[in-house]
Amino acid sequence: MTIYEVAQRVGVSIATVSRALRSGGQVAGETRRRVLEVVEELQFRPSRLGQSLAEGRHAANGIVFPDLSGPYYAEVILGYEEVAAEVGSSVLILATHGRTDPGRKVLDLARRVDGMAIMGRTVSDGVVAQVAATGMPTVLLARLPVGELDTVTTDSEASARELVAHLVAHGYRRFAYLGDPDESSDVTARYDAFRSALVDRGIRPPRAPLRCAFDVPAGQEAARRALAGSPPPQALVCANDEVALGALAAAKQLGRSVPDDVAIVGWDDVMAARYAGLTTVRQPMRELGATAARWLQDRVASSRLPVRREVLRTQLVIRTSCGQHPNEMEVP
Amino acid sequence: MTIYEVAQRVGVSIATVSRALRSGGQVAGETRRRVLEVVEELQFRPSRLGQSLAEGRHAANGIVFPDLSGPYYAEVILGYEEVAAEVGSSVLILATHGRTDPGRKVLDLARRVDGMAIMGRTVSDGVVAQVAATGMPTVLLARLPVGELDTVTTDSEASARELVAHLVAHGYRRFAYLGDPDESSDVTARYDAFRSALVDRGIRPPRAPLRCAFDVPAGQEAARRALAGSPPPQALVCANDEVALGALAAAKQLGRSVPDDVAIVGWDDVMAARYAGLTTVRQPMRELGATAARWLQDRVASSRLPVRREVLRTQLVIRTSCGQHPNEMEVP
DNA sequence: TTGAAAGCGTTACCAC
DNA sequence: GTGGTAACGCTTTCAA
Repeated sequence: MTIYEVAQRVGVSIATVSRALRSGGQVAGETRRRVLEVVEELQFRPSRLGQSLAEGRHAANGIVFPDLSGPYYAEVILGYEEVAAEVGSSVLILATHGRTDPGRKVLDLARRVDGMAIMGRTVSDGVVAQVAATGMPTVLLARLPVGELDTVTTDSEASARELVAHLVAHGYRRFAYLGDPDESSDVTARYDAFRSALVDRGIRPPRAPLRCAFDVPAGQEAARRALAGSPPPQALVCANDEVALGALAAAKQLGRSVPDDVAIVGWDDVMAARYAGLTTVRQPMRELGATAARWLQDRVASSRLPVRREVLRTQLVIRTSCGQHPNEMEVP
Repeated sequence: MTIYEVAQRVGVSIATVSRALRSGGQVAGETRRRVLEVVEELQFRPSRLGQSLAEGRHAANGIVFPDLSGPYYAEVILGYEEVAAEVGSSVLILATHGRTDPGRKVLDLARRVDGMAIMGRTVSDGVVAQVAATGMPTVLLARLPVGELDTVTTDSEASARELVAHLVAHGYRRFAYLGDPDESSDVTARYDAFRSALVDRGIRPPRAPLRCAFDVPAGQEAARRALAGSPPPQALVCANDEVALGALAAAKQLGRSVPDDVAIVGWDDVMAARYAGLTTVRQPMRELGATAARWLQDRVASSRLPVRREVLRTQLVIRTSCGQHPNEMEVP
């Protein structure tokens, strides 16, 4: 079922069918009617490949993320997809999680899209540069800028400072940090801001972070180590909520009361954080994805745009894991 | 940068370049070497569009889901993507959530893929049939079969019965059901199984479900209504965890103790369920997605396969919201 | 307003 | 082993 059959059936050329099918086409009303009639009758749908090849564009955008587990990435992707769909773009996803040679996959993806969003520490700067070098409109998410690429991040700096201020106000002085700052630039920023916020207040920051993977079991294990110290830290600042949830479990296991014996805070505000009473930092994930899609659309539409950088606002969410707040507790 | 430039530069025909680039091609070793050299030098990457058009396949699969919020769909998609990537297929996603004319979008997606997975109540049977009618390999997920299409679901029947048995063993007799069974066939199955399990035990099922949207606020509101009844129900069986989490909030708000005054159970086992102590039903989401991708791959590879149906096992996860279990409590 | 034909970038068949 | 070339299915000039 091709445009040729339709043309033949109607008794016109394929050019006319093509024109009748697209909005801007200059076709006589009667001709268009006849074409559409046959199109309907034959259930003809133009081949996307043919169209894309002729138009020289895919009408599709890609997004690369490390993994989808955890609500974090799901939300980003949803925001991305929503905007992309609005502007008529399909969305191709690629999870690099633990795969060998993510670079190859990303380059592969780049051949199927008009623009692409790359999240966090999914691929090396080299690969990113390689993608960008092809002229592919690219936006980086929650990751350090590479070259002159558009980049949108969330404000780790401000929220880390706020978090520290809050904990210090509660009287905590001995801090530990759980999670690997080298895992992503985002987390590096959180860690750095956390340290400098402490220093600014004349509090001695921990010598080093307790590196662990970003999941519940790893957080639990790391927290167990941290709490075994003497004197043990009074507050555990965790790289994300899953680590913090693990820490919560460890505290419980060790019979330490939260927040009386130890405060625990996380990052991301996943749904479980609410039910665990976890103080955390809410990030506008959906907006992160949506921004990427919008910027990409702009770049596809018109090249030669100035580089864009944006840091999205975050919000400190106070719950019970960082200390008692008689009158501000959120009802789950 | 096309295959022509490479061919010219090497001094061979485009056919030879093409052959040198693909694994099966019969090319002299020396020729291939020279081709690859130039390919590397020019950073040539064949156009996916050109390839697909010539090969007659997209090397891409699509997946359609109602929304991505909640870990539920994210997990399905991750399972799907993982398998698809393994077999060399890209993944296109489409969220229909609250959009006008999802049918059009789905049909659109169908033009860009070799196979597609359709989840739950995203589009009408008519649209599904229309997609299938084009010969597109299609598998349905968590949804009633349509025609002769492959379908994979999770076992609502068994888990609903198990759930009821457990609640009855705890002594609960007055039940309410929260959620709209008409929202998806999956939920219809849960509701039907729930009812018949009660009837089988000589317990009178609720006259009707308390219909509400599948999110926390809606669940909270519905639970408030339910608990206002007199006598109030002793157990609230919720269509999914988000509704159940809302119900938990409502109970707290009304000063009802869970599980002493009222038991609450959900479905899906989202991460928050664990921290809320919610008894629920765990479903193999990842496996759901992975199965779809595998089946699709099989169908793309060889047509004329028999229809496949599979019901994946679910697992009842007992926590505290359904009653006291002195020695079986999970440590969060 | 319409048709003919030139792309678009590959793959694969058929000769040589 | 290699080259020529016909698809593949569309969009878009250029003429008429």
